Amino acid sequence: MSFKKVRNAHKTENTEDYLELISELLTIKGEARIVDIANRLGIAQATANKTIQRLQHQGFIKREPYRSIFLSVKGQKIASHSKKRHNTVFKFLLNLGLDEKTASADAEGIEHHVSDKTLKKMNKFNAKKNV
Amino acid sequence: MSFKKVRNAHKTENTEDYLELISELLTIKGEARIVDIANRLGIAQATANKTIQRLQHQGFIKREPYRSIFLSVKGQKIASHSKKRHNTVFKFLLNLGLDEKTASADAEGIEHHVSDKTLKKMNKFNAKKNV
DNA sequence: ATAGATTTATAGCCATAGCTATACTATTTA
DNA sequence: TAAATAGTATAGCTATGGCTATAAATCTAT
Repeated sequence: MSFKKVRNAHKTENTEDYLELISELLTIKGEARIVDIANRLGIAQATANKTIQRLQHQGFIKREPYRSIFLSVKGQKIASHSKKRHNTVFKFLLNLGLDEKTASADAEGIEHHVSDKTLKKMNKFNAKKNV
Repeated sequence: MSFKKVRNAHKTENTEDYLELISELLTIKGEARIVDIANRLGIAQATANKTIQRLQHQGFIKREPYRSIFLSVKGQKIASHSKKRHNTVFKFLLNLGLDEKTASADAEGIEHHVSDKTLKKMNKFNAKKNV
């Protein structure tokens, strides 16, 4: 049943979004704070904090109380993989003829459900279109 | 924030899967029973029952205790829309060059995150490829 | 018609993700 | 430096979706 795969994807989806975002904040700002994460995700700060706690317990991130959040090696791997995948899907949608806004919005949802095989096909398509 | 859209999609995702499946069971078997739904989705019967209760309260389905499940008009609309969308995404992935199995599995996850604009582009692509 | 099998419903548990309200810590600024 | 502001943590609530175990209803077949 492919439904199981989808459910499984959902579990990791939120994790991937957080890790990708933290990585981005670390790059841009040098630190990743709860407030920024909450703002960027459009959720309450308490919710972000709770999820960050889970990610910490699961070994994806490192942090000291009241300090910036950092990625563990494990977390970094996932973040960079997610980032690549996101880029592929985003470019693919652009190459399909969509505007940036739509491509960006749809990529956000689609990226977590794209298998490696499909990702390869998207990359091929992108290569042809040469973007 | 597009993340909000994604979260919103998640809420309706499970609903759409159920309604689409019920519609399919009604067509094929003439009735949709909890056991069949649970089997097809790969979940416990009690879980299926609970979700069906929610769908009932939300007015998507109709049923009498211990009897088959039927779709309300509201439910039928969603089911048929979902079915169409699913087909488009599935065909699109086939046209991209993927095998049936992968196309089917990925479509299951992707379909819920495809906007109308993207759906149109996929349909165009399908029309060109003529499948 | 009733016993046994199947199906459906319910109870009670867990995890996740969302919220508000409030408490606590750190930083900034007057 | 002390007060105000900003940021973080915690408590307690909701809803969803997953599970197992068990009870209740329906079907089936003897």
